[in-house]
This record gives sequence, structure tokens and C-alpha cells, in this order.
Amino acid sequence: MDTIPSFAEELSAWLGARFAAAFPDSPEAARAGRVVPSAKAGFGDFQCSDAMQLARPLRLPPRKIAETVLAGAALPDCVEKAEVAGAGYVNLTLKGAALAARAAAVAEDEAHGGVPQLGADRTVVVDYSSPNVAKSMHIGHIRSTVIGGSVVEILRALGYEVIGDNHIGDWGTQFGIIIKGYREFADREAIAKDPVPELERIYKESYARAKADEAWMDACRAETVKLQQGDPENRALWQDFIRMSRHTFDEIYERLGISFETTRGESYYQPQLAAMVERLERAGLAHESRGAVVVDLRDLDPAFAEQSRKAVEAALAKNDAESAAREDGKWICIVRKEDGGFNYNTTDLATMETREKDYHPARIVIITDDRQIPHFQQLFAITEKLGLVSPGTDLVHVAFGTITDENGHPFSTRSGGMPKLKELLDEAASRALAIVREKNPDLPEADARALAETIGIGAVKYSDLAMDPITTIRFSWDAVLSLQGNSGPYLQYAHARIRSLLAKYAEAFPGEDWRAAPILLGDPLERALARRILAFPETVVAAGAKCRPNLVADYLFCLAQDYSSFYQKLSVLKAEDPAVRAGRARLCAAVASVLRRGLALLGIRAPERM
RNA sequence: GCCUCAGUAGCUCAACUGGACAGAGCAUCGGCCUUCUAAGCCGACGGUUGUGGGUUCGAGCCCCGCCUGAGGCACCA
Repeated sequence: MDTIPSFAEELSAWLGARFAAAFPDSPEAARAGRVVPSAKAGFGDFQCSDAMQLARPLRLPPRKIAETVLAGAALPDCVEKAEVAGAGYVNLTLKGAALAARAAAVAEDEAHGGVPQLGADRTVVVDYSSPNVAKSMHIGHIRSTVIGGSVVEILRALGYEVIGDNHIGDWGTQFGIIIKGYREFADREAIAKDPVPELERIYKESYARAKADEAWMDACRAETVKLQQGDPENRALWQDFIRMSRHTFDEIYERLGISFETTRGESYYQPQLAAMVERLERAGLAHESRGAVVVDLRDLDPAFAEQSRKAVEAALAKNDAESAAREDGKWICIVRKEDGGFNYNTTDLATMETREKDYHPARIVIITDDRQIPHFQQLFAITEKLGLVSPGTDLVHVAFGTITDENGHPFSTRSGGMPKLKELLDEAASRALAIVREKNPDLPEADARALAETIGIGAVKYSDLAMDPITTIRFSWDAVLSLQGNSGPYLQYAHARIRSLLAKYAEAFPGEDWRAAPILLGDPLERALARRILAFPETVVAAGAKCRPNLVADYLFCLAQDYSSFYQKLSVLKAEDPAVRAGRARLCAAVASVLRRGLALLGIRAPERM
């Protein structure tokens, strides 16, 4: 498999050698020469700022250092000129032909889009979405689902074997509550028609009764115990609930274009839990405390113990006994409850164990909201201490900010709770449909609806993926459903315009083939596009390393912006010179190709027309 | 009390993890459709990056203090 070389690496190697040759006695100079894309067009195509760092060790002015490095140097073939600028920057300008050829190679690499296959022969598990059985998916679930779906695609583009795992909430005490309620007051017709809202209603009502009525509560507990002991009737009901819920989830997943390699809910791991606690105990990590079995993180790491001791001292110094007492909780991880049951700590440890056994992953990525940060810190610490995964396995918790209402407060159940995911998607498609009809009055109804769905869903996904996952989102219909500016449709639109343009090209100049035409880069706008295309592979690498799809989203927005400026000012079909015309067509095709590939990494479809 | 995350233009967010003058979108104002799709383009307005110190040739980013907001801190996940 041949990878397309990167200018940044190539030029770094060259400049690094120059630094080493110019200052052979300096260990600092031996490490210098890192070249990165220039911040601005006026500063060439690539730049290096290392001369400034060397000023002190070499006791020379930075500009002098840069000049010495470049003095008498034979430039690499691809470089037009190298110059010293500003305080001591080395700016490198590429030859247009080299830039154009490399950009074309990236865009026209059908298999990988120029993305280095860093993950070849390695497996990653991505744990995402993870809704709860018998509950509707609301907008709170969209982040894990959409971010996870994109992380999966990005890692796959890097060559990893990716196992997407939907760790659904299908176990726990809530099932006793639902079973009891289902037996007593289920509306069978509603179940048949649309089961999940009815299950949700049953749960809420049964839960309310349990709170008010001790006898009802006991009955619920009894149902839970029966379920856990394998009572056939309860077991069958429970499986029904799961089946009905998964069917509803699947409708959403299909609309979102999400699919999983495996769906192992919490129940899958139940048989392993007792053994897991024993394993912890045998390893001396778990012990009995207040009737429960716990792992005390302070036993794992002396630094934790020290930190905790200081906090207790600080609290006691202020006569705050309550805070001092609360300190324990931060370090205690319960793996078996007082009543003998297990909780999600135990389940998650067993999940780690199973993933290691089944996949030997190089990396495990878990995508949940940021309230679980402490949980996963504990979990990862115990996982490593106990050796549940191979040493060196990269355990990553991608924490995303929660979604609040328009005033920045948590959605209250009193005011209807979070909008349902289905409502959001419907509203997005409906807003898009109005515009699709207006812009494409000739489009058949079925096509218009399909296109509106693609655009609406794209808008919803993009609004989520365009920001850093950790950002807390203040929900606003208008922001999520925006079809203008920095939005999904803006990217789709740029792509659709190119596709339409190329179709017209084929009509206007039949027999003319632009595919082999050199890309000429006569205008700065063309050059900017080529430079942007070149940055695609490194963008995907960074997004994969950091599990941040927003880097891809941001990149694509810039690419679409560059293209829109180009499109406005420079004509393709009407270019006078046939060579310019053909070269521009190929450049446009390259942009379309990168846009399509990049949108796919975000899980967004790129329609042919809009 | 301790811990985590965040604080950047009126609003929503970026900033290639320490590099050149902090960039976009929305909103506001002004231009551009007999010429490849105006879901677009060009321009204007808008900033002491919460705050006070420190490190550095160089800080939105790193270190220390403080302020504000969100979340977590023993059996729900």
C-alpha cells in the first residue's frame, strides 16, 4: 500500500537536516526544523519557527540562525523559494505544479483520500449511543450517537478495524417497576401501536406509585428479583420490552445512518459479575466496607491517598466534619452493593474484560456525557491496575457537555422534558422541505422529501459535530436547524454545485476529458483550494487521535468557503483558455471528492443536487 | 470543603495544543442574480480572550491566586 507523502513531513526532514548541518555541535539544532502549514497565504505555504527557539542556546539572533540554515542550501524539487521573514520564521513556498499534483493525488486517491493508514491491523472498540430500554430517545441521546458515529467513520478512514458497540441500558431495578406496572395497567392497544411511549408512561406511573405506596414498592422489588432469578414469565416480558425498544431505536438509527457491529447491553455481562468481584478481591483491590464490597482508589496510587489526606485535613481545619466524611465517597468505587446486587461499576469492568478477550483492541473509546468523567477515571484506573486489558491499551473517555434548555438550565420533566429525537428530526426535515420545494419546484414529491430528509438530518448532525464535544449545548431549535452559514447544508450545497457544474461541463464539451488535465493554479483562489485539499489527511489524523469530529467539520467548512469564493469569482465553463477550463474542472472535482469523503466522516450524505 | 469541566465580538462557536495582526457563523448596516444553483459572494461594524500575577524571544493555550457558571463527591446508570 503506497501512502501519499506529506509535504510537512518531507519539508521537515529536509529543513531538519539543514539545521543539523548548519549547527553540528548543537543538540537543540539537531531536533529543530519542524515545518507546519503557514498561518496565512502571505507567509508562503509552509513555515518553521524553530530558529527563534535556538536563539538562546546558540546565542545568535534568530534571523541570523534562519539565514545560516538556508545559506547555500539546494532547495527540494517541490520548493519554489525559501525565505526568512518576521522575527526569524522560515517561509517555504511550493511550486504550483508540485502543489497541484499532490492535491490531485490526495483528492483522487479513491481508496483513502490520502489519509495514512495508521490503524492498519489494529482494532478499536467505540462504545456509543447507549439508550435505555423502555425510554424514548430524546435530544440528550443525539450527542453520543452522532459523535460516536462520526468517530467510528474517522477511525475507519485511518484503517482501524472498528467495532461499534451499543451498550444499551437493558438491566436494573427499573424493570421490576415496569413489569409490575405492565401487569396492572398496561394499555395493550397503545403497546401494539407505539410501544415505547406506553412503556415510558407505565414506568413513570408505576414509579410514582412505588414512591407513595410501600406495598407497591415491595411488589416491584419482588418482580425484579424474579427477573434476575430467571423466572420465565418475567424473562419473556423483559425480552419483549427490549425487542420493542430496539425496534424503535433502529428507526432512529436508520434515519441517522448509524449502525453497530454489536449491541451488547448491560444484561450481557451479568453472568460475569460475581467472578469479577472475586477477581478484584483475590487481587487485593476490593474489600468489604459498610456491608458493600468496594475498591478504594487510594489503595491503588499513593498520590491519590496523599490528595485525599490533604482534603480531609483542609476540611477538618475548618471544622467541616461533613465535608471530611464526604471525602471517602470520591475514592470509593462500589462493586457489590449491600444487598448483594451489582452496579454499573461491576458491569463496566466486566465489559472491559470481555472486550479485551473478544477483540484485543488497541484502543477503547467510550462516549458519554461529562457527568461520568469521575466514573471513567475510576474505571480506567482499576482496569489497568487489575490488568483487564493489555498494557498499552489506550482507554479514552470522550466526554461531551450536557444539553440545557434555552435559558441554560437542565430540561425539567415538569415542562415536558427534552424534545424527542424523532420530533427534532421531523422538524428538521420539514423545514428543509419548504426550502427544497421553493428551490426545486420541478422535483417529484418523493424525491423532494428524500432530499429534505438528507438536508435536515445533515443540518442536525452538523450542528452537533461542529463544536468540541465538551461544549455544553444550549438547545435552540433555530441553531440546530439552521440551513445557512456554518451549517451542514452549506457544505452539501458546495458539493451539489460542483456536481451540477461537472454535469454541465460534460454536456457543453462532449469528448473533452478534464480528468488528466493539469491543475494550473493561476489565481490565488485556486491555490488556496489546492492548499486546503492538501490538509485533509492531517486533519483526519488529528481528529482520530483526539476523537474530535469538529476538526473535520471545521476543515470542511473552510474548504467550502474557499470553494464558494472561487466559484463566485472564477468561471469554469466560460474560461477562455481550454487548458484553464479543464484544469479548473479537475480542481472542482477534487474539491467535490474531498467534501463528499469528509461529509461521510461526519455521517452526512452529499446529494447530487439541491 | 475537595475534585472535574467551562469562561474568547451583542449571541453561538473556532483557533492546527506555545508562533506572525485572535478567526467564522448569526444578528446589524451597505453592495452583488439578462453570465456555471443567491441554501451563495464581497465589504463595514464589532475584542484589554473573566481577573491579578508568573514563566517565555513569544501566552487564548503552560504555572499560581482570585471571580463566575455547570457538574460530581457510598450502594441509579
